[in-house]
Amino acid sequence: MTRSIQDVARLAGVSSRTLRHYDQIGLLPPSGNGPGGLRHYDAAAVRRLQRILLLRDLGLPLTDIGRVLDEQADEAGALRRHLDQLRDEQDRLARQIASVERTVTAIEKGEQLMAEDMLDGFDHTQYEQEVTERWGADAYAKSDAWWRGLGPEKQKEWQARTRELGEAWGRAAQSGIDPTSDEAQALAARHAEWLGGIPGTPGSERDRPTKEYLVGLAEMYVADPRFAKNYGGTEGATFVRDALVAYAERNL
Amino acid sequence: MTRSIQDVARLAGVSSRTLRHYDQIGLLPPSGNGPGGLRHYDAAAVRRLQRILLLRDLGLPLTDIGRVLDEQADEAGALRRHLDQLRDEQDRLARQIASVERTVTAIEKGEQLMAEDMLDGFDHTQYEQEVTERWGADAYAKSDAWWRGLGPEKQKEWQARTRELGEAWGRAAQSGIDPTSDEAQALAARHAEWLGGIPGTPGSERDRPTKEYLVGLAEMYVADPRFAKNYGGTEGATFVRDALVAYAERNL
DNA sequence: CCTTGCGGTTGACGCAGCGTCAACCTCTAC
DNA sequence: GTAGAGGTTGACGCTGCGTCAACCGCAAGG
Repeated sequence: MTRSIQDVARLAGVSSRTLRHYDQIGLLPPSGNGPGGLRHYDAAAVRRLQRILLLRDLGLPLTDIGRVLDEQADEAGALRRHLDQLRDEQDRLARQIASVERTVTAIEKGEQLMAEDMLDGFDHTQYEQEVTERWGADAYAKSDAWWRGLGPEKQKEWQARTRELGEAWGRAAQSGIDPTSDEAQALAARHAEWLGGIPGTPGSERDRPTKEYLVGLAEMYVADPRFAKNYGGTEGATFVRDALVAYAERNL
Repeated sequence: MTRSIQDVARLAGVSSRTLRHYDQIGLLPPSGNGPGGLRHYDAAAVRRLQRILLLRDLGLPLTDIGRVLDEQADEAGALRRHLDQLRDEQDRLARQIASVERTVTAIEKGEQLMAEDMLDGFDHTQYEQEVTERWGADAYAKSDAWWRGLGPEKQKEWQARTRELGEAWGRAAQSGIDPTSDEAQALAARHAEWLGGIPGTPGSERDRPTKEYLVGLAEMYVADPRFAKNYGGTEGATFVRDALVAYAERNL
């Protein structure tokens, strides 16, 4: 007994378009063709469709479904791999949600801060802009002339130092110590020194950055996710910022 | 001072293609055009780009970003709505993961079961759908009519009972007893009874949930962090799940 | 002067999984 | 004879770009 495309569609709860699509991509060819190209499906095809839909509902991509069904391939394995992807996705989502939540509260708090700033006549925006632009210039100087001038040996040293610094910050932030503690301040000093090593950093002639530059940069670590992630996300970056700001106020 | 497209791209860590795309969809027109149609970007454009990327990293669709930036529209509001979508997605994912996990274990437990499933794939699909959809319906029924209908007094009672149950689970999980032990099974019975108190629960006419529903719910406690935290994180939730599954197999 | 190379431009296809027309065919019932 | 149900094959649309392809302009080097 064979069925028409609409029959099968209703039976399985999908559209006939879907069935045609599956035919087109070779996932589910009809069991036969009637006059005028009419597709019809026998029981085997219907069973195949059931399996397809089962796997599809589990979120497996159609190409994977095809492989699993055609090559008698390891179904459980495919699902496990898929599960890993789903979990990764779940992770990503969770982090993103946290991120958005933080941003929302920051904005809502920030509106108050903004209002205050306006009253003070202090232009928050301009200050931010300056730092941003400065950073662009720095990246330029750094990557272009200076970096190449270092040579491979020194480049590796530099990279290692950078990585160490980031990891040290990460550990410090995790450990729950205070940003103004001696430990954290020592790290801040290292950070300032490290920055001073980059030509183009304002103040680097005197071997350490200017106060304004350091504070601006610190704020950016928090505000810009691409930096924040080097320091363990917003939380880590917040710690770094607090430590750097404290350091700048005291020593620069 | 204006920059070329490559400058800006490197500065912001995106491809020049992306910038052209943003121009094309009107999200970020360059500040000016040089000879030969060369795009160049001033500081304002760069700042706009920063904001775009920030929101993009939060997962906001480009069209929404455009609206927010152009119409000075309610940024926090947009993010909140986005947050709702993210949470829905998280829900979906959690359920899907639970589903895939069940399927994988089912497959690995025995090809026998699987063979049966294949022959009547309908059952499986329907069953799964039922659990998923039912749960949605439950949350609805629960929060809307029933809950309000209880009145403040009964509501407090209910909350207390819910909290007690959660705490009891927490203690049981901590104590290291076996999920199949009498103690744990007694808790599972309480849990089932508690569930039966929520109208809309499949099987609640008979004062306790159906087996399928309980098992599905139990899996979700593990898969969905928002549930898991009510039961002491993933570990606690795992304990709860194992106890509930054992209970369901024996008594429902 | 010619070539190379870099950096820029504008299309246009591709991906995943169909929804949604559009234009046309065929069979049956009235 | 004609309407209607059910079928067919394209082909575009959606998201956010990556990835050619084909072409242009300008500066340095042989």
